[in-house]
Amino acid sequence: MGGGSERPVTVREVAAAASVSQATVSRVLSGSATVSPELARRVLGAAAALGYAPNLSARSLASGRTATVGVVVPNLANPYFYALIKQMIHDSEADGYRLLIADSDEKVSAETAHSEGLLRQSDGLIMCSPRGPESDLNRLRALGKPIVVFGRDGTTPEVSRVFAPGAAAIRDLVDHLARLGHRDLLYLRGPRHSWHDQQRFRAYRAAAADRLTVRALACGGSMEDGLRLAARVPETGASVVVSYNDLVAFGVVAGLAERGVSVPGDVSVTGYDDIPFARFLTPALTTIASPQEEAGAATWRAMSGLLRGETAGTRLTLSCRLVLRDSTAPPPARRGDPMPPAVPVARQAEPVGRG
Amino acid sequence: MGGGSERPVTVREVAAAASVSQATVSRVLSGSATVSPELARRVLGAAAALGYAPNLSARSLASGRTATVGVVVPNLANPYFYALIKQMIHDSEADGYRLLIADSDEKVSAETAHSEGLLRQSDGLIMCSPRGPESDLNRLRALGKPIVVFGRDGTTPEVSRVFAPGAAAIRDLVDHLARLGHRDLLYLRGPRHSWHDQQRFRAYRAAAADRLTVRALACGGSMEDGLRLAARVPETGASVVVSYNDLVAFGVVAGLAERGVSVPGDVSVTGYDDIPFARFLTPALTTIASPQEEAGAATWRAMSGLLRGETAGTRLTLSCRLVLRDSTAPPPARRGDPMPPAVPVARQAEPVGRG
DNA sequence: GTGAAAGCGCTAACAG
DNA sequence: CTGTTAGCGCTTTCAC
Repeated sequence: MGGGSERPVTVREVAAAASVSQATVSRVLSGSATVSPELARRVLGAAAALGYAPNLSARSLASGRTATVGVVVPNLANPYFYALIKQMIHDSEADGYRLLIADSDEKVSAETAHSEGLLRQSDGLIMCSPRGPESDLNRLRALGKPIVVFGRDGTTPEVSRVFAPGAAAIRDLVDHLARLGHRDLLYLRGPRHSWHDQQRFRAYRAAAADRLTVRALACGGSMEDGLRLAARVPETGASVVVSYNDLVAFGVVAGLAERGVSVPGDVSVTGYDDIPFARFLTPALTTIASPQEEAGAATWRAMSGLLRGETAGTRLTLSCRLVLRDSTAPPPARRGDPMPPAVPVARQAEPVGRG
Repeated sequence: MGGGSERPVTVREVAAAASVSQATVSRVLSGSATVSPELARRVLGAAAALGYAPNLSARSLASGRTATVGVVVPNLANPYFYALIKQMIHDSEADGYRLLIADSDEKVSAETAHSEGLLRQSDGLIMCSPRGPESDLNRLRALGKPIVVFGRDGTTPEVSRVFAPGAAAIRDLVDHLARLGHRDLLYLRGPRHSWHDQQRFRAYRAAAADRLTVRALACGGSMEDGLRLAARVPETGASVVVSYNDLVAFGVVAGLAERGVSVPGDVSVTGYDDIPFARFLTPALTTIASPQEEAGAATWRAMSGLLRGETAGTRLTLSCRLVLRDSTAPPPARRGDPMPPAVPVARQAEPVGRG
């Protein structure tokens, strides 16, 4: 039991043990080519007996394929992204691929650097919610390898896309808020350069139309950002804070509580994503569920298809849905307000008297 | 702009462009060997001009090193582990290594399979809170590559360890609970085969000594597990639920709330880890902070040292500390109980009068 | 200090 | 169907 390094078994040794050529061993092990059952059995037996395991570097060098796919995410600390990643790690494994994960920490420069480096040493690249300019994709595309972008639409040719437009769910949410009697909505904007943020902001404004006023404050995408911005919420006079994502909502709720502002009594708060923690917040967070596992599965499926030679440039959309919980309620009655709606709307929402 | 595949630039071409030999290019690029400044400049210039990037598979094959380290975690969905991983991804990158991450989903069989597969195709293996038998390490050790185990002590030679013993912090927590007047503690046990669980259970019992009775219920390590077990908490009559980790505590608090049990009014609840969400729970979670970034950094440092040839088998311990928040309070007064402590204790924990 | 040459372990034509 | 033969792109002795 000296723990010394056992020299790895090579195809050559397996070939010798099975009395066949290296090529035959390779064929059997790759599964692809046609080999007589008898030889296949012998090779498999020898390989098992010797404890053979292929050297992936050698295989890559010879074949030109790496059996590896790169993934770039803007922030690994967001449960939303690792739900996605967990699913992709799983599914890719089943297809015989490994994932190389890079975290750009919301920095465009890191994203650009990582994506090119990753793609060079892998068979394909999955970019999750990229923040960098769309033109980066053209440069990457020149490497001639499959690229899938999750969480951002765009027109770069040969790039497949998977994303979940939120406009419909956002309309549902705004309808819900309007019915509750809200008139002043505050949108807390997400990370700079986030496509999701732009889409959501636009969708909230469109949905609000002439029913609600929509203001926005630059915020970010983390709990700390939400916590920080909570200080500025009261002065806006908004009766509902619509957060870029759930993390921000967590911060806002906590920050508001610290200031003695009750949610949803004084201010309603909503999130986006429906991360697993959302329902455990107090009050349970009203949010928009973005299908994380499904998105991870669909994104990998897109990549897997490209890897098998399917035509690139497909666009797949998933759908989000409104999840009503307890962080939204009618606004507090204020001087000069018309009577609040008589009929309660929300899930748990108890009828409210008047002010 | 056709998006065709550019054939990668090789050392040979760089060598030709710089009018030197392949060997020289290799030497310059590897940094290590001694080359005249003049040639080095020429090589670097040519490499930059041609946009050269090394083929990692070829480099691995020739050198026997992969510049890759495998990491196995029991569950990627736990913020505790990805805080760890995020840190390790960062630090390893700075050292020129890539991390290959595998998620065993709490399954010992998957852990065993992944760890061997990973180690075979990388330069080292980091096992995070392994659940499998210690003897697995002996098998892995035979591959002669560095192994670092995070989150479990053990005696297998040549395996370096990093872990954070919780006994001291647990003693602080139990002291705190005893001073609050608690006498019946319920420990919700973690995942099967978890070393942390065994350590924590033992530490809670030791710390309780004759001051508190300690009961335990098999639970698990997820929010769902905690939610499920919440149903059985009231019938135990325990006044405080000490959870294996924060995730479980989240579930318990929510499950208790659903049943109209107030935390900490009726029952106190504590967690372990201090994941970023812990302070955002209502009531903010009293827990034991396990240093996640620090642990990730220390674990990578250990691996990095082994990779550079330092002696294996080191043991590094980090420390945990009690974080008092709002989920712990004196137990409710019950028939026949002595008078509850007169002075409320929470948050910053003041010494308490009598029991 | 630099170049020539020999592979690392595997796959993929190409013959047979 | 199976064996022979070349490399894949790089590092690394070994001479000079």
